[in-house]
Amino acid sequence: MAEKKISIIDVAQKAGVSTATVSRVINKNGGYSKKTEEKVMQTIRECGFTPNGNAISLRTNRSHSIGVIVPDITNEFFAKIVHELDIFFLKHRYSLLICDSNEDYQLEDMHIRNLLQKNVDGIVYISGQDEIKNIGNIQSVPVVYIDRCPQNADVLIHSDNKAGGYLATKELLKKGCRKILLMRDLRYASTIRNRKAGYLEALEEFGVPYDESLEISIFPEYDQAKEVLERLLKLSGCYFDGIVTTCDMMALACVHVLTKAGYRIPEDVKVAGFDNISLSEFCNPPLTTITQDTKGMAQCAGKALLELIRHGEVKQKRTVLPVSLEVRKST
Amino acid sequence: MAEKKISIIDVAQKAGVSTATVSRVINKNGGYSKKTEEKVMQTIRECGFTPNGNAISLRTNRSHSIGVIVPDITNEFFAKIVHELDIFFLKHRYSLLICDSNEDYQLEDMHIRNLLQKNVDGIVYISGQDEIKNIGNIQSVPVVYIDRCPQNADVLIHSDNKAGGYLATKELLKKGCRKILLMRDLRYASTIRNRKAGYLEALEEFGVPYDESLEISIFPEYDQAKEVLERLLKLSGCYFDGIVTTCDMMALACVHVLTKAGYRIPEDVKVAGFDNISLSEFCNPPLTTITQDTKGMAQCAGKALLELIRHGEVKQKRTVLPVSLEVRKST
DNA sequence: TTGAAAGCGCTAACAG
DNA sequence: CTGTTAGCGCTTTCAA
Repeated sequence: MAEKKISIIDVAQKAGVSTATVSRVINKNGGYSKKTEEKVMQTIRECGFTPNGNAISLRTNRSHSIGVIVPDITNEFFAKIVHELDIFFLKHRYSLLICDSNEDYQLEDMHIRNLLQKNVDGIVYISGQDEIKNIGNIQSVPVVYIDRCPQNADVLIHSDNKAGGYLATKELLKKGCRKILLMRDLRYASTIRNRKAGYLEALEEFGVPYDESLEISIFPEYDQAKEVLERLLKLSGCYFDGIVTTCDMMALACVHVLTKAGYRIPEDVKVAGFDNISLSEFCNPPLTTITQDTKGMAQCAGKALLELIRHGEVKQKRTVLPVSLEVRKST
Repeated sequence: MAEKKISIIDVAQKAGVSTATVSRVINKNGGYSKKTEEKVMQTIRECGFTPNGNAISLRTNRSHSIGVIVPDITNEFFAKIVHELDIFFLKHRYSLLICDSNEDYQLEDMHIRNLLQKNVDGIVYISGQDEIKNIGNIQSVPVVYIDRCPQNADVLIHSDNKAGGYLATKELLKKGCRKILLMRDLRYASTIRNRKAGYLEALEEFGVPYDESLEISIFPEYDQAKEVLERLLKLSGCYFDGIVTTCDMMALACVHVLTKAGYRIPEDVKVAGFDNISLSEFCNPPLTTITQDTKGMAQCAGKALLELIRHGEVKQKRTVLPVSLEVRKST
């Protein structure tokens, strides 16, 4: 397991050239004869030489690796982004250091420190936080933010959340709903704010006044949503004819609670989710929801980060990707 | 964005000591006075010094990073493992280089090469392949395999797949099924082989002879399963009273096809899946399925790899984790 | 077209 | 308890 690694020096000796020449050949820097090139490549193959990335990084001050911070890789939405990032950056010969912050700000900080120490060339930051506190730490490295929008972010990729909220709400309005519950993530994240803005816009367009009692803010989990809606039904009955949520799991919980309570979906109440996780396609009834372009986001982020790394700046600081409405049986 | 990085030399100068002393303090190697320690720590804090990981790695020949190869991070089962690995290794101050092979063997190879060049201290290998072809490449690095079992693997963590197949099948048998369709992944992976073995064992225990026409092998995707079962129903009718599958998505497809064709689940046909993805809990009816202990697998893998890294060998080369049956409404 | 040699930032003998 | 110093493996001037 532990034969000593062969280095560029060994290769140089075997090929009867200098290390400089080997280096030139490896990096295709030119300045060597066809004959030397072949000889060097041959010996490299023969002895199965792999350059030492750490030495290269130390010398060139570029690590060819990218840090990625995700709140929770288990969340399909984030997993998809990471998946696409991986494919994108492999193509450009970068490795990904993926850090799952587990929705914990302290872990997020630890991870950042770690990445900095590892000399990452850039960071894709999908933060759980709405504001980055210790942003000072990462000011020396190019960063592209996805989804969440910290105040002090420079380059930012996110979905058109307002359009998402608008489309979902409008779908319900068009189908006759007039009392639409907005079940939203209680966190005051920019994404959620914008989805609510879309909700309001749609209401206004249909001349439906905003009713404060129709907005409930909860922690975005199935169990939370279930509990809250059950209590609501018991207390006030079904005083709404539609529900718009800021994530699919909430919507799913609503469907289940309502169905169990004897309401029919979509006849009595129509429900729309957000994110189009695969669950929403396969539950019963399948959920109407908003699709975010995860692949597009990942690719934009990748391109922007590469640009930032290579040129120190990026033309388009803020990219907003369109969303689309997926109409299924719940509306 | 690009102020020059400060190094251990700068710290040493400012603190009025040698770099060796700074190094000692940083690494808590002892051999310095309380007073020096404080002085050094103070200056480190003052100038916000972060050690250069590449230099450390080059010098010590340990990178403090672990490579993780996953077939598809988008798959909840793998995502969970990665999530737990991340938490585990962060605790031990290792970073994770996560490589999504996208179920592509060539990418897998590229990733391996990449990891080797990055000098990872170890690799957690969740392979898409049943055999590693280019295993020669990674013989110089400690590797722990999860799930799939390549012939030449040394250290291996996996679920008790046979028990899984057994439990699922037995559940159907106990509830009266006698003609149980085995819908399996067509790939001849060890995991699948073992699940089938469990299926056979349960049949035998109940004195039900194995019927070849009740086994169908397909590519493990929703659409595939759907198509195949639809054709089967049209051709031969519903000649079975239960279905055991090797993954939840197949089971889900079966439920949908059967329901649409007018069969009732579980009255007419009982269906069991495998993996307990969250979908299976929230679809309709919720699926009976087999839960794998992803957290346990990740932790075992982490511990084994650490052991391998630290001592060059591991006591328990093969760890089999128990699975459990989750009975829901589909059986 | 090539080689010699200086370092990148750090650790670990060794010497004091 | 502390400092000096020799590299780790590579790239990159500079000189030939």
